Amino acid sequence: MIKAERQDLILEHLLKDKKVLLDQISKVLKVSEDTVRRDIKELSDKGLLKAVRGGAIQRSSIPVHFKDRQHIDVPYKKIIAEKVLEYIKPGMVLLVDSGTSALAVVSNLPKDIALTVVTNSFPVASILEDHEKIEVLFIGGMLNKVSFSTTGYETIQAIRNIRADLCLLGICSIDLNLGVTGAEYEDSLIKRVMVETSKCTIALSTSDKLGTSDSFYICAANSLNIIITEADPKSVNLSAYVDAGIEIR
Amino acid sequence: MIKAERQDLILEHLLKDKKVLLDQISKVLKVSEDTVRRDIKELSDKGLLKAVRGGAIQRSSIPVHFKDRQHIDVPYKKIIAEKVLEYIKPGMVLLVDSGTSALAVVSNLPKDIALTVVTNSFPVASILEDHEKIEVLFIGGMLNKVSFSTTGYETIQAIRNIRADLCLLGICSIDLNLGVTGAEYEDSLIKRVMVETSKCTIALSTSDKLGTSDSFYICAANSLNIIITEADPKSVNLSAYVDAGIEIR
DNA sequence: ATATTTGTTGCAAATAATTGCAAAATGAAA
DNA sequence: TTTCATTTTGCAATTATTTGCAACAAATAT
Repeated sequence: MIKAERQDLILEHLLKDKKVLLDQISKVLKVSEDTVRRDIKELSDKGLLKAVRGGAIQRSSIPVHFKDRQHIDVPYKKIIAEKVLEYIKPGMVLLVDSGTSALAVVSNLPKDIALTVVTNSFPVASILEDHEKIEVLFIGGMLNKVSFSTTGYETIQAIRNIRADLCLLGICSIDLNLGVTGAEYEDSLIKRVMVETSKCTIALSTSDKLGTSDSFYICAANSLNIIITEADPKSVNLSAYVDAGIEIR
Repeated sequence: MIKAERQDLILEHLLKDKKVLLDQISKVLKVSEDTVRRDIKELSDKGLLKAVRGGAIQRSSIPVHFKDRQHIDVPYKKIIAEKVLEYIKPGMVLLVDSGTSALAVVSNLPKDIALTVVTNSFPVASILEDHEKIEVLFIGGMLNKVSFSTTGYETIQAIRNIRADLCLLGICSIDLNLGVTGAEYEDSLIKRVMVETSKCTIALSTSDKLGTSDSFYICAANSLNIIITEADPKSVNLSAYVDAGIEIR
């Protein structure tokens, strides 16, 4: 039995019983409790269930739809998420966009950090349900029922009223000459305003997106303060970015 | 039995009976009274109930968690929901508040009706995921993690920019002289603005709430256009309301 | 005022989570 | 296939949480 299969069974069991007990399920799956515990931890990180002492229960809030979070845990996103954490200090106001990379960062936030998170993404907001010290300011607007985030005039106007300490910009293409670009028009508009109004912007990218471009302009490359990729900044040659005044991690 | 499960049961019991007694529930759950006491303390800290000597009672109106609301479909809500449908015509702009009654109405909407729904409630928005012809305008603001709805300055300002055809006002107390009142301050503020800016307001109430009052003023009784209750309008004497120009259903 | 019930606090036993580690399994490259 | 590196898994020691109990305090009832 492989790990993914086991985790599917845990979720299945959860659907039926509304709860999973470590000792029971470990016997069913014929693995140690430690292993199940680790599985539950992983699933919990993805937001697919809620780990509690002795097992797991269903996540309360928002419907199944968001379970596209499957993709969150792609290893490189975890790496990126951890690098970002160094920049997040208690008391900050974070502006978080609606991509899965930003979601990965948010789901890796420590449980007890005090922050204000501003976002237009239902998944981001709902994952913060149990972070008691995080205040969530949700940005309204027209609801996109696929990404479960808001867009449009209202959203942009609302963001203009925010001056965040840190903006987490989900993956987009970055080119020194062509600037930061995105594949979706509405989303790019919003990202643009987010960058404009934030004191500091961290782009969450992958190294293969560097030097590429997409259809919709977001901002100049040097509007970014920091670019975080999954790669070791020493191993790839990114000196051109550093020369442009962008910190690379 | 897991702690989380136990606490869920306490809340469930509370929903049915309006109260929980330490000695009773501790026998049902097969734990000591001390443990239940501690559970109630925790739930009380989260604002999910009110601890009293000997047990716990429901916290005035609000926050029943989304999770719990979904499963408990009190029949009268269904009756009310169906009565409301007669007033909802294609093309309308609906302003929907964050109460459970309004949620019940929304979940009874036909799949293919074309509407614009404006709401500050996550559950309302997410229930409309599959209604392809319903546009959802979500009202931003500070997120209340218990009711999963937004409140505060931003929310109120955003509502001021809407002029809905129909406002669905969740259950609150209604008295001809004292007006419409609510038990939660923030929630009442929002309801007030909703009524002010809408062309027509339907109050979703239960007959026992008529003639009662709560702490926070929302609007004058005759600001309501229609009151819908679970009861047959002929069976109860509501002529005073009709005389005041309010339609009763 | 006294008796009875309920709450509080501190404590110890039981239970669960975390961490570090080594063995086993898996996968990729030679 | 074999080898090497990585991941996964189980185990043990440590740490943390939960729970029931008992002694005492506070509130309520008689």
